Amino acid sequence: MLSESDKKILRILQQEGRITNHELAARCGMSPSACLERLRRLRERGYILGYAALLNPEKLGQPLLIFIEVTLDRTTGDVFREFAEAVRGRPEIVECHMVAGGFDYLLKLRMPDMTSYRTFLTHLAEMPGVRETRSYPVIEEVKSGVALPL
Amino acid sequence: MLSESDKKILRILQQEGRITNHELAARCGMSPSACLERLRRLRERGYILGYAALLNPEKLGQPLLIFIEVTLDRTTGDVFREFAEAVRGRPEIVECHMVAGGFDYLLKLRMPDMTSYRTFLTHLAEMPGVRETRSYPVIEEVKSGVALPL
DNA sequence: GCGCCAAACCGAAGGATCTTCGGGTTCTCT
DNA sequence: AGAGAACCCGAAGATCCTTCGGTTTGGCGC
Repeated sequence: MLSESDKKILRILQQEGRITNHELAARCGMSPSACLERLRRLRERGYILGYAALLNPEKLGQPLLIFIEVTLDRTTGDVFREFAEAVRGRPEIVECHMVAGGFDYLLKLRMPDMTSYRTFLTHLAEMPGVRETRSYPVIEEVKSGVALPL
Repeated sequence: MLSESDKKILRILQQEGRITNHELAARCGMSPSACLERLRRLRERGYILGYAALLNPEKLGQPLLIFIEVTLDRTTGDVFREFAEAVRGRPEIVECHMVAGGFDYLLKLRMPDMTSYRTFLTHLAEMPGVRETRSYPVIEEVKSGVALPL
């Protein structure tokens, strides 16, 4: 289903998404045309979802990284849908995962400073169904990658 | 420090990292050469860290997304350094953040299935300084992006 | 062994793209 | 007004993409 050459291509593209096809082919030990054909099929079959530029949060005024655990009121079944909808409307929420365990949602945020974080907390408390939140500011990013193990 | 044109370029590149310079210039309403010059400076000044292909975790046999909170023994000061070092050696750990709050580290994992997760837990328990862990399997990914708000 | 087929590969070539360069425009400050 | 900086444009050679026909490789049945 996925040859060793394909994996090598994906591994390289995870690190250098804008590498030229020539360079990619050279590193994989094949011709550009063969490499391009593999690449085309990988994208067609859904292995590659897209490409993204990785920006520097600090340079762009978003140095604060914060995780927030959110617990909802379980009064109605629509609460989860409404909360998820509200999350999509807030760009500072980079990630939002519904989890099994002691709480309902785990949020990942990028923020300029503590003041804007304070304002966000009041907005969060007003979002539909929110009963309780616990915040965890990130002190040090030991590992922060988009790369999957292959 | 960062013009409106620059922001527009960054916004587009976050969504489509492999867009051609021609297309990018057209969408920003400028000539390809002007656009390329801005792009070059954005990269040079550290606003753009790099580019990455976004792969499909399910197609690549890593459908499980799990967060784990880790608490360490505070016996020695080296514990944090040793733990961070061990984390770097495990590719299934996609992210690792040292946080302030009720625990010490928050891990984000990609896993093939519950069996491999079970084996990982034993490895995790054997990592230096680990006292306690709490796992939160992700049921639904409401939002999972790399895009920063601009 | 032998022929057949599919899959993968290669190299060439036309078309598209990148990237540099010289020059023009706009704006500000003196 | 004049100088200079910052920004922009269009042209042109170099590079790259992408398609195409032909070749090799590796099964598979006869």
